[in-house]
Amino acid sequence: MATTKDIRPRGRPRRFDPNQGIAVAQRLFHARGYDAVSVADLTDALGINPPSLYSAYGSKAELFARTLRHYTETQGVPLGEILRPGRPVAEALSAVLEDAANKYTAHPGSGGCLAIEGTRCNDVDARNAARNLTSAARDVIYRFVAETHPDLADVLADYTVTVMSGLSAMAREGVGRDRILGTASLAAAAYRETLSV
Amino acid sequence: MATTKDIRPRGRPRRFDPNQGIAVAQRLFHARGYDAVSVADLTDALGINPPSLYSAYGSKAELFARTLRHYTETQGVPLGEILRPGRPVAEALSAVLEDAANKYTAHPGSGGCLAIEGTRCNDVDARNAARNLTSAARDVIYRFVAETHPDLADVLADYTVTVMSGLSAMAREGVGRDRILGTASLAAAAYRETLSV
DNA sequence: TATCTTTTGTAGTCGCCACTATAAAATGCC
DNA sequence: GGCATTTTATAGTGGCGACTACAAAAGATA
Repeated sequence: MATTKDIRPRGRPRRFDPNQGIAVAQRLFHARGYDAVSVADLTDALGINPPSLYSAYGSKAELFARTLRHYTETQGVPLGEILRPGRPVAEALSAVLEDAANKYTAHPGSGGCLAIEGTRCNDVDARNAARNLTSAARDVIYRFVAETHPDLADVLADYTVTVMSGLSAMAREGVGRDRILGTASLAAAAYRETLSV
Repeated sequence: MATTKDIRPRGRPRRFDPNQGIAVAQRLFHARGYDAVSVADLTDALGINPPSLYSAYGSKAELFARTLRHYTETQGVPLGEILRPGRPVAEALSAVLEDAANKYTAHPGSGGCLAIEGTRCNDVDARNAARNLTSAARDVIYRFVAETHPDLADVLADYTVTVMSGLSAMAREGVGRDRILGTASLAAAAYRETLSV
């Protein structure tokens, strides 16, 4: 079979695959956080030299932005699937928290949500990239709730984002999956109490 | 009146009051976070030179630890007062969240809890100082709940700490007091649902 | 006034940070 | 083989981080 990969470009061939590099960078960023990962850490882990990293990704912050995109597409909470229009709100939002609890504790060394944790870093560009994703997530939750409960959409979206942020923080502090799942389950009680007719 | 302040020590007198310095440092740390405040920022704000800061506080991390102590004593959520033994658990924990929502949005430029936010910084000593305080807070909540509901103490303490962490994050992101208070109020619904007979 | 003590201001230290200038190496194309 | 193109590796850059060596200054004590 003749894939596009077989069409070699003209110059000297790359010694590393930029797409695989994103997976490696994701592990580092997720385990230590954006600020605590240096460009030297990244180039060491990738087995390349700084100029290769900059020619492939542009900057550390741009690499982080691409890492975030890959993360939300492959490992983030699939809000679009969970929040299907028509699904009971309390049930759907509870499922979001439960999935978050599972995802945030999926990998041993790196707890929490890469995007949520990224909003607290000290680099403007990296922080904005993370904020864009978390605010997009809030919008999805808001619109889902607004379909059936317009007056509650804001407070329910705020509450859900707040709990997710808290769960991410707990996971990052090393709290185990059972306790995080228990917390998510208890948090879901607020949905039932608020949405009960 | 002859206060202890009138007894001058022997050497050259200090040009600044280390106690007032802690208040100045607190404003900086709270507004920008530990990592984003440099020693140069601190010495500029205090109107002193680096050697004076180091002779007075030892290090940046020790100054932060003293700042944290002062913060929890004067501006933190007074768990000891709110969680009086015998007070209904749902009511008491709701009051904790409401007080946190108010405190975290008290100062315009600096949102969130200094201790909670401090647990995410990249300096080991500063982070541990912050962690000691947040884990002590969890212990107080746990013991209060355990008096009347031993089986629920762990999950209620986890949930309360999780929500407080989330509220702090929202405040730090610039969300206004009304929304944060609304979120705290909604979070309290989980207490009622869980503790209702 | 001379001495002792403590803090001050000047002027650095060294290390790590993100990032880059430059030229050689490795390919395709003609 | 020779040329164009692209990535590579070497070896840096300047800037900012926490922190400090040192001597002068400012007071109490004798």
